[in-house]
Amino acid sequence: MNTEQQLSDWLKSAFVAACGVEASSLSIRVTPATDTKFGDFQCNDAMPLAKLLKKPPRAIAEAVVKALPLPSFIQKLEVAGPGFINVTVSIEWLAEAACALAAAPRFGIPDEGQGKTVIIDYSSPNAAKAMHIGHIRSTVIGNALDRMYRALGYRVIADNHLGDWGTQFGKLIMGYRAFLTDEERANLTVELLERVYVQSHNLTEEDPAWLDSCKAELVKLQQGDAENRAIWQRFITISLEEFNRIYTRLDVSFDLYRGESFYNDILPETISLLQEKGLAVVSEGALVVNLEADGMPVCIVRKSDGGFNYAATDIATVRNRVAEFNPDRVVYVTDDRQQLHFKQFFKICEKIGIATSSRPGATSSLLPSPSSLPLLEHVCFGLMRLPEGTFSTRQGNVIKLDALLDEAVSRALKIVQESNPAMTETEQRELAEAIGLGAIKYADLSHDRQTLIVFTWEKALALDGNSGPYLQYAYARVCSLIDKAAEQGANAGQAAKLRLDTPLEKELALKLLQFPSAVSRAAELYRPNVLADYLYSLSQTYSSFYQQSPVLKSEPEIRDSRLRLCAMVAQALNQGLTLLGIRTPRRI
RNA sequence: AGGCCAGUAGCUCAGUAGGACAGAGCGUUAGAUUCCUAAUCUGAAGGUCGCCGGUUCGAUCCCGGCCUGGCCUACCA
Repeated sequence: MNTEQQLSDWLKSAFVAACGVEASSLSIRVTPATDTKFGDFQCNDAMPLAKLLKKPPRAIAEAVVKALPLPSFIQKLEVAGPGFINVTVSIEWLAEAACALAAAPRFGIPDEGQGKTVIIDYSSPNAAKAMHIGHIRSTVIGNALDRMYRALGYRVIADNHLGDWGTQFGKLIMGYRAFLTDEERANLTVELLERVYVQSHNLTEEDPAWLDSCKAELVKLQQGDAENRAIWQRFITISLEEFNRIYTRLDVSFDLYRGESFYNDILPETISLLQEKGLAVVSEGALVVNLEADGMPVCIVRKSDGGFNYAATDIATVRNRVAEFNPDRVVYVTDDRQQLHFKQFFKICEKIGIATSSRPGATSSLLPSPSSLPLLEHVCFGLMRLPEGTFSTRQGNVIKLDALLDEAVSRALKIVQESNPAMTETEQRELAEAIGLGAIKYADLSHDRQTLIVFTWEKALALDGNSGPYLQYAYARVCSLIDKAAEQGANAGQAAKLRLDTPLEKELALKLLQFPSAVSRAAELYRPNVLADYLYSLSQTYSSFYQQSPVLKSEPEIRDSRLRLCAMVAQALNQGLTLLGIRTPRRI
């Protein structure tokens, strides 16, 4: 049983008894106290009620406090200020609740997604180009959502919607034939493809004949020309190999890799559907859906040259996903420049009756969907940029993802070597990998996703303060303690009675109780930083506790109690960091 | 021009059911290691929460207006 829920329920009955209102008309919420000096929990609902009942808020709060005899789990109930109700719970109950949580599966993460399906569309790099640091956010945020939704019991389908079918392939095919040696073609890499693309693209700008050839090759590809198709397939295979190497390194995996090309065959019928429904009309040679009545510009679904664009592909993709997986939600993790595009094609999907989308301004997507149609959600994030401006291939200031990861790992390695000279080199490298990548991921996940990130090496690779390694370090210290206790034969197991004698022990227990709601809130709001913030705060409290409270050197009863508390912290940190995709080495 | 997002400490950022003195990290500064990992901990300094109005018992938060920055606005994705 959720502890805050238990307190809310009881307080609600007290409100009913005190005010004589119907329980169903009351919404009573208990939250963790904003300051430990007020107590453990607080309820602010007497104040809004004052207006309805036309009574002073403080009088209401006082009546509530006196309405019912205190249950055993509440030690003290006080009114403060204009009408805050401060709750102090009994230590025994708190200890019991913490122990129950630790014994629960997945540290109490609710099974709220049972029977529901969510498709998460994330990462989605363009084929034939190396991944750069612009791809890190979608990949890391999407993967964290993926992990959290799975933990909440959802059936998750992680789909990597690769950009594998654009106009760039005509240029690539021409470039591939013209600018590569036989040997290079035999040992094709993404790097070579990138070079060829730039060369070919530049040539299109000076030589119209070249541009025409590129277009012709693209048409041949799209019409299924065997040779072009084979070349294209090679581009894709090589790109995927490269992407997968990075994904493996990042502990990211997908259920599906369905690029745009996957939907190519159903584009014509999708467009026909729009025409049949009278939604698509010809304008300036292109086929467009008029969205003026919805406050948006027209959306082109077929170009004037007859080609299909991304709107067409995205609509077709939704149709396919709905038909094949019957999802409750489809979540797109992309940068916020694409907001208009998503609003447009979401609206079109609504008009053809295959999906709904949350209304702009809706406070929460948690409200049950009014229909049984899948809910489309655009989880957008702020673009990453350099202090001097955006990344651009033309300016040549893109930072390859590999370079970023390597730099992070090498910085971590330096510190690892200093502090763990006894480790083998292999162990050091493995540890540096975990720490370096943890730093990168945490730097991203701990920010609100809408924040525009200005990239600097210093920030992205911070190893102390509010950083990934700080959390990993806290976890390693708990583990070290537990392992030492085991060596000494101390009882770190479930048998010890959990005492919460000091303020920090109590604070730790209270924080632990917040773990499940941190996870479900982070998932519901599509905001991993909610979980990251929680874990940081838990680590901070633990670090203070660790500094001032001896464990192994305390007398057995206290030692065992503290060990048990430490084991719970370890459990929560391990679970939480894993949900963020951050590794948890037992030793640092 | 219209739309979206943002403006919180010197710097980088948390703070979404409106609540008690606005929080971290970095940096600055004073301390802590005979003791379980100092990638740590404890303290100090540092704020008209962009500006003006409104709603409210109460606004960083909600509403309106303005200023500043970024992005988007028909055939790239």
